Amino acid sequence: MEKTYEPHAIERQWYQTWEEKGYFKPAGSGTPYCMMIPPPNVTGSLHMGHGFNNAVMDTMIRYRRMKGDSTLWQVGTDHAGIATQMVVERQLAAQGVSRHDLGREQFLAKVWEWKEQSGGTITRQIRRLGSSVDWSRERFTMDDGLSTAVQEAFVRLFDDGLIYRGKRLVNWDPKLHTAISDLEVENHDEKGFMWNLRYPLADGATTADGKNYLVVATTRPETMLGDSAVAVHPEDERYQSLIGKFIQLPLVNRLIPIVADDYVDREFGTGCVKITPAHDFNDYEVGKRHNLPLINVLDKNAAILASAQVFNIDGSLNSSVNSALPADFAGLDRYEARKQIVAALEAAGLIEKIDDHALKVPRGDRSGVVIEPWLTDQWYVSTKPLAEPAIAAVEDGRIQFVPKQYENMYFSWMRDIQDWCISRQLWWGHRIPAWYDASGKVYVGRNEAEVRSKYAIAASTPLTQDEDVLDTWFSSGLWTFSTLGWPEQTELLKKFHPTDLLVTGFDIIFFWVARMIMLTMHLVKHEDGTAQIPFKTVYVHGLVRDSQGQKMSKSKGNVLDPLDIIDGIDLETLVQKRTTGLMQPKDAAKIEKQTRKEFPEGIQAYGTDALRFTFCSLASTGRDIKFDMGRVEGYRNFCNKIWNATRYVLMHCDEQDCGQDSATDYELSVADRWIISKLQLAEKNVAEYLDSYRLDLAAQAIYEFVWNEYCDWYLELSKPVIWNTEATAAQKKGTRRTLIRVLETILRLAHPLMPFITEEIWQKIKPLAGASGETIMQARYPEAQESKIDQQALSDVEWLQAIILGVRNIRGEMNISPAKDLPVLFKNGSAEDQQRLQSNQQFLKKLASLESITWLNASDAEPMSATTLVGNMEILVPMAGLIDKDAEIARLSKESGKLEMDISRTEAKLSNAAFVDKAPAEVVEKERARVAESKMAIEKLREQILKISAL
RNA sequence: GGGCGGUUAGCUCAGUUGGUAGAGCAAUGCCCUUACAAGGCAUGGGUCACAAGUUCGAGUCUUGUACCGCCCACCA
Repeated sequence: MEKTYEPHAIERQWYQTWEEKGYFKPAGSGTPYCMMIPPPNVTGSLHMGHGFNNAVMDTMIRYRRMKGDSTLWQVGTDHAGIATQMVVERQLAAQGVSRHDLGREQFLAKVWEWKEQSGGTITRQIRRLGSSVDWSRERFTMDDGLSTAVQEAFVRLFDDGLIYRGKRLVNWDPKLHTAISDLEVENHDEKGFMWNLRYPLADGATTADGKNYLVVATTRPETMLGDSAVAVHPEDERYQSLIGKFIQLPLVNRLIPIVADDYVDREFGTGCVKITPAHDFNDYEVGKRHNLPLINVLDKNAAILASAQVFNIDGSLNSSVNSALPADFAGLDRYEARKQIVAALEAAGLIEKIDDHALKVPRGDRSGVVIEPWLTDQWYVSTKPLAEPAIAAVEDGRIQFVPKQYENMYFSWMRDIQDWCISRQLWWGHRIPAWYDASGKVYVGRNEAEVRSKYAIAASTPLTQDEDVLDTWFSSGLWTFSTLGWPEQTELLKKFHPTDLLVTGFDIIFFWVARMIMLTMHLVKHEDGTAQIPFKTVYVHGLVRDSQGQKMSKSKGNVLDPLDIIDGIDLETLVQKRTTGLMQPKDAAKIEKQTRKEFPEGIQAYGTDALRFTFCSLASTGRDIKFDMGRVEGYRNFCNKIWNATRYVLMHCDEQDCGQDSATDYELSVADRWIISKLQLAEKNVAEYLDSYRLDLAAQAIYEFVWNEYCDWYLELSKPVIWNTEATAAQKKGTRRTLIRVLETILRLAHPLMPFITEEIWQKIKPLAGASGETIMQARYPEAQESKIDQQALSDVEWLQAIILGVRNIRGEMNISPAKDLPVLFKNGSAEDQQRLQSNQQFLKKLASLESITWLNASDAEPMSATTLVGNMEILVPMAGLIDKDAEIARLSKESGKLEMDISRTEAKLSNAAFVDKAPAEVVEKERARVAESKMAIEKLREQILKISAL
């Protein structure tokens, strides 16, 4: 084996082998266990979030697979409607072409082309992460099977009255020209203004204080063109007499009523609110209550129309309202219109004042432009009836969130859920299976032929299919069962659905998790007709942030590519990568500077295993994680440690008899029995942590066992046996057997977290360890056996460690070269100490670098020594005039100082009658024993201090 | 406005049913000792954000405060 662990040399071929041999496919007759990958955007590329998500999922699926479950990790990609369409449109725009220039069919061909071209990137990257997904079952949300499922779901929901079409106010994205759902709107604080406008009263009416106008406040003055009322609070005394009277709407010169509605907050502003039902969600509600017309003054670009489109509340056209708009503003963009309308009002003396005002501005999460509430015809899912069972499933624990606190988030959203707008005015996506006749009547069916037969429509009657496509999340919502063949009752569906575990970020709980639960429970039933849930457990993880805690984003230039951590990247390439394709090219200089500062040497190649282990170790309770390159380096070193431990083990075991399974001709040392005992404890802990989704603790337990117990202690303790010319063949065989078998178990224990290095080494050592099988992936996961825990060995080695630590401490503090073997004396030990000393000489000598061990009787004279205590036994390191008096006194004083502190604290406790009375007897007893022990020790230290001082 | 989470060693984080605070990294000292310098051995470092309460005993339970972060919400 190479002297140093080289991830590249070992990661390349294993994945290919695993995939080719079909190890990722469900196998065996074990308990079915299924996970669904959150389908990444087909044209996307891997980011740290994927890396984290995949590390967690692959660890869980490999664990279950090794436990003997029949596992399926379903893989696939998402067509990501808006995102993908935007990318292709941007490419076309660079050539000066719009999608409308191409037409629907040609444009879609372009998108498919782009998908074919870039679609392999993310899947190749997922392979590099080592994810053991079943590629033979890879699906795409737009492939035939899934498209069928989408149609089927739509039709069934429609037939069940859970999908409807209606003219309503929606979140309209004026850049993308599509409706979007509430969730796709981000509300952030921005600075703006509050315009206070004077609205003249009609018919000579006046306010209580004699004014002939009302003052209304607005952050969006341009919408005044669509006002259809002014509202006041019904109990507001100031305006009682005006309710039912009219306003002469400025610029438009339309009469609008003054209505009373308790939506109005009397305390805010003047207590008068302009009502624009066609351009504000609240006003829409007020408008419904007062049967106000909806006056739509904007077109799909959010520019002012030449004449308003006036609708009744049900969306039907209303001709009783004057639809003329002031010609001056026709065609103006909403912000330009705002300026000009304000100017016009100003000129007319109708601006009372303009205040600075902070407000929430709704922006599209994709386009970034301000969303316009706009009146259009859209398709909706009626969510309330779907939410009810979906809430119940989490309440009664059929579905569990890990960590549990996310259930609150889920509940609060689900209990106040709004209908889901699922139609998008895009081309890339699942076309809505609805057809219209010439009169606009809508028919829903799986295809045109079905629609014709279902609704008895003659072949001669022309039907046109709805132009719109479905929200991407509608198809993602079917993911757990559409991928398994639904609506067919496939064997796979029966076997693996409901799935077991979903691993996902908290940011898509609403977008995806909640909708999957709702759609699945309505569409998929058990044989007895009860609803199926999509999954039993939802493991929710946080965002991966940079080392400063900042969200990673291209524009901040702090993005890390998981593959760059795996393969390494030099500084220049990294800088280039981070500074090209920026939205704001001026940020480049700053990003470059910051990158050069953080990665002066670029990034080393740490390998997949180190990266995965890092993700696992950071995967604590659902919080965001700050990604720290230092951790990766530490775990790369951990890989190296395993690598070198293997070299040591092979050095002594290769081509040697390491004891076959059936062999009995070997003898286990106390160290062998100790490490085997410790291994059982580690196995127990790791399994518990994996079962409770605490991958951080599992990673820590593995690290701790491998490095601190196996390498630091056991490998050292094996040397006195292996190297001892006097040791018997049985003893050597026992130690060889233990070395190799514990190592082999470590590999299986760690394999789910670090698949490559464990497979590589396992293949090398399996024959020696008595293991068989083609791959570690199919080896059994270690299970702790209580019977192998040897309490005597545990306490014996603990005792050994205490002595070795004591001597090393003296060596360190007294500045004695580690190369110098020391003669050591023992005194005041018990019979057990003496017996232990007798049988463990070889360990002590080797690990503490001792020249000799001498047992002193109480009466024996002792040479001047540095001393330390193990229990009551004194360990003396003779200093033969070399002793640094002050240093030794200082060392001993420090020791006794610690003890004194401890004694005074414990005694204080024991002198408290309440403690002695009320605390459990065993706790009190423990404290008493502690005091007694400390007192003995302190006494000895004092004697020693006196002795040294007297020199 | 409502809800959730966080505050523990210089940094990043653990801390299981309340019983004298742990890890990794960083720091310091000594070592290229025949698995590993991507290493070994040793050492230092914390009034667990603050306050009150419950308790014999609180990092851990209760209440409140401060600061940080996130989610949701209709104040024009």
